[in-house]
Amino acid sequence: MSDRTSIPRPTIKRLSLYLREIESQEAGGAVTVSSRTLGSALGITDAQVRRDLGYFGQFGQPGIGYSVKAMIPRLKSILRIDREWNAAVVGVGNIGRALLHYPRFTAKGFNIVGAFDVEDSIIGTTVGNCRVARIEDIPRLAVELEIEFGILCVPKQVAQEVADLLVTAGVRGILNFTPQRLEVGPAIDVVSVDFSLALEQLAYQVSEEVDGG
Amino acid sequence: MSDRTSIPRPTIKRLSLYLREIESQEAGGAVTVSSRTLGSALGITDAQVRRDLGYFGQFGQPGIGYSVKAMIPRLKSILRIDREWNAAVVGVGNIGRALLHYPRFTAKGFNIVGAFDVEDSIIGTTVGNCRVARIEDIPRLAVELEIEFGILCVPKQVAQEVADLLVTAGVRGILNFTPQRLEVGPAIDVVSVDFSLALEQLAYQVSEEVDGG
DNA sequence: CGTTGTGAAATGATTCACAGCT
DNA sequence: AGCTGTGAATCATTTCACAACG
Repeated sequence: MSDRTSIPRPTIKRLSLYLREIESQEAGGAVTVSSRTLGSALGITDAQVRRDLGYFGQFGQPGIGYSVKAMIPRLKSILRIDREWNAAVVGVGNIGRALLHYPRFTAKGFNIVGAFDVEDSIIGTTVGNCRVARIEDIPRLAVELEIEFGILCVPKQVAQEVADLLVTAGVRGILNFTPQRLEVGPAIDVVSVDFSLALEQLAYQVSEEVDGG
Repeated sequence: MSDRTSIPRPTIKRLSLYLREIESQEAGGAVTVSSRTLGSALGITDAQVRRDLGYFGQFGQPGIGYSVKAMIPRLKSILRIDREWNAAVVGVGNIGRALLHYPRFTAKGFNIVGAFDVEDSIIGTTVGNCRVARIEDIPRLAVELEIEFGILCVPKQVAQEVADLLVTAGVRGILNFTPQRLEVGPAIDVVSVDFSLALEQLAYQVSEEVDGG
């Protein structure tokens, strides 16, 4: 069944992309996809696609390709998105507010079940589907609402402190939109999204070709 | 001077983090930093830090470390952020709006000089520092405002089309907040920020440790 | 034919380990 | 003693190349 070798991190990222692309092909009426078509839609070699899928057993039929209908649930199961996850947004500033309205989260099975802030003027208001609660209520509501992920959108200065609160409240993962590196225990996972970093990468890449790095 | 070997992509990412950390240490009064202190602040080995910096020549003093004062401009120069860059937000929905208010961009020398949308109800309003213009005005205003980057926050369905417009208008890079893979010419760079992908990675990582992926 | 699955080779990135400088 | 800079070794990831299958 599943191998003992560990899965490369980049493979997991691509798996999400494969799922997305296959779903889009399904909408277009495709019944099978080949590693070639999948790869070229994503700018990846066919060998890479086969290798990635190969980590999880046999999916395809030689001469035919991969069955769209079989692949979708299989990929969802691998990625653990064959279920719903509950998340809460912490920090209802510009970014938190945007995420509370981001339709793609719910569409993918990530339910935003809570919102938290410290500002009295914001607490009690409704943003998206959520009534904003006090940050101090995280411990109580995390249990009550079964919050599994915290989506951290607070100012950098308090990021670690609020992360600690989330960890104590029992969340299993943090999606970190702050530029602060978070120290959390080994049982907690953090994935960071860093806007400034992304822009800086772009500035570097753009310059690279011009003046030949 | 600069080597002939090409720089690993991950190194460039870390360089941004080094700069950030050194600036924060400078604010705390530090005069030198060692690869050890820099690394441990970022969860990186000291050897990794030295290797990364080594790609760009000699920075440090054996026995002492790296001079904070010398490093900051040096890193900025490598990353090409020793100048300002002009960018425009395209798509003033939830995310575009949040980015138009994101203070960290301007603080880092990325000036948001334009905003574009298709909605009549939004066009002409002011968001952040920008008056929202029509998307059709991109070609004209891109030149006039010297827009170098497009920050793409439109719906996935029109992402490629709007990206084409930006490319034609002469931007050099696109920061892509849509989940659409963009096909652009070889002279244009794209860096993507994908919220759903990040959440999916988190779901996988969180599950991994529990049921021993 | 076209396509998968996978050893083996190649490439890329990180860590080790230590000479040499302060 | 403390620290950098860097060959050499290790580890990780991708690509090659082809047997086996539909």
